[in-house]
Amino acid sequence: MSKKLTNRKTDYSKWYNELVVKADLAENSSVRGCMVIKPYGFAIWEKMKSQLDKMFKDTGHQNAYFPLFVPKSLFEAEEKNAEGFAKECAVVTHYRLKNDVKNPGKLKVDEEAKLEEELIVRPTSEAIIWKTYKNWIQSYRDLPILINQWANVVRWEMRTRLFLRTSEFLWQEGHTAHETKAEALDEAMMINNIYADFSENFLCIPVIKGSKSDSEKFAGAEETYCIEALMQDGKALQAGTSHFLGQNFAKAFDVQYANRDGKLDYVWATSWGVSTRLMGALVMTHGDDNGLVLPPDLAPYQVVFIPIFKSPADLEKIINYIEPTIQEFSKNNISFHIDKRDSFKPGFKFNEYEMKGVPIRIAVGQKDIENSTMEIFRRDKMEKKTIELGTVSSKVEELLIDIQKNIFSKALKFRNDNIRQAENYEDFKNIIETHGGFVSAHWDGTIETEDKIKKETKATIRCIPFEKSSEPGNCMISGKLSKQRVIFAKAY
RNA sequence: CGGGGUGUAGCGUAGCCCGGUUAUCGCGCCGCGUUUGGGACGCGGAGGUCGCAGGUUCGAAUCCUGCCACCCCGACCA
Repeated sequence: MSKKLTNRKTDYSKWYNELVVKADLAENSSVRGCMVIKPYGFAIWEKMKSQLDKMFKDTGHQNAYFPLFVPKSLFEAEEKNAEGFAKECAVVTHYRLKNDVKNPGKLKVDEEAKLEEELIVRPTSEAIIWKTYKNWIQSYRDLPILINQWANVVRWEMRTRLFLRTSEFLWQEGHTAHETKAEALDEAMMINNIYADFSENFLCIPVIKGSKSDSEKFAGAEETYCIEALMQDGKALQAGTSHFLGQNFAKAFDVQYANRDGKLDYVWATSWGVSTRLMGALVMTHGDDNGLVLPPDLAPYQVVFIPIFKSPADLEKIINYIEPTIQEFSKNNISFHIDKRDSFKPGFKFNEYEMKGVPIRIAVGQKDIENSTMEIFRRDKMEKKTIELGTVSSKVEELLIDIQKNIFSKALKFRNDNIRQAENYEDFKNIIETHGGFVSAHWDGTIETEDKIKKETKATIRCIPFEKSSEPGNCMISGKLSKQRVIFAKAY
């Protein structure tokens, strides 16, 4: 069991450093909180992408790409959405630089090249996409439109946090248009289920599915569904959201269609997204004191071979020895990496790949060649075994499945152990204070109560879970009737 | 933007309170040799505008003033 991570900044960065580093921008630059995703980290992101992409396409979605810049007039069209993001927008005001005569060799903004209308760097793409959809939709026969885009967005947060809240991040954003309210609601719910499925089965991160309270809803949404995960330090992380936008954007951008009765009506919309934040969730859910732990389905390579050799001739012998095994791996779609570097000792490499979270390590040396064996190590349990050469491939296949399962069930146990019920406000404060984690409690549904709790405990309503695990009761603050328990937590 | 803290080599740091030779140590890097089944060792070497600007002083990493950046805690948020 890994130690509690609260206040263990160094350990977080130790894990992160394998995947990302803080961007090293110019010294006096006021751009902060950007990250560089290293190749190893990006390989993980690409794996996530391809899996999600497949799930979207299997449900009828297509990819497209929309512009980075949003003219201000477009951006402000949907008022609530604009208001929600206004405080964190990067704004382009000029389009040209010129030589600074006072400082030779330096450039300055050419004031004559001021844009008539400012451009917003998209913090999300609803505006530009709905402006476009207007031209694409005339009749119910044009519906539904089911589009996703992989893009970067910029949100100029007052305070950034590496991985979880960077100024620029990569994500996918889906934007759909539908004929009926019910269809749009179904879409939003289906996507939320895809996110949950992906998170639990692929990333091995258990999540609670639910909807957001009014105050936590996406700006411009009627309903926000979400998946909420719990990190090892007891804080909650919103891992994905799916919004039912009603007809808000259709009205703001005047997107009407001729319905089956020949009458004009506004279309119904959804939007949904997950971001590189998921990588942060991955790290903070599974990491242990030895570094990252990656689910096999996600690992850039599932197996790393460490040949133990003294000379190039030894190495060659070992490479020949493992050749049949790696051929079987290729046949069985097991990805692997062979570390032939002679500048590091085996012990160093062992530690390095543990830090990187590679699920399985196979060490092969002279001893193994003599005995017809290989030494297999599984990262999640830190166990090693020497097994017979002929059984390696089937054993690895078996192990990969078992590791995937084990990582999930370990995270699930932790999550479930950290959902506690509070019967009254005293209990509640006590749990939040001493344990953290999720707290399941009754709430009267008012924003006043929610605010009071937030102010006094820093805990917020993470979601109103779909799975109603409780009978109606009374709000722990006001005593008013509550239909079901909701999930509170301190969140990232 | 409010409260607190920090800035010394690629990274992590000592020195600062109490000013005084050539700025400390570890990791990493380069060269040579020996090593290689759990983070190797020896010898040699390179690398510094002590965040920036100004001031005090015979003398400043150290004291003073201003600025900048970063980190943590709030407000904001995927």
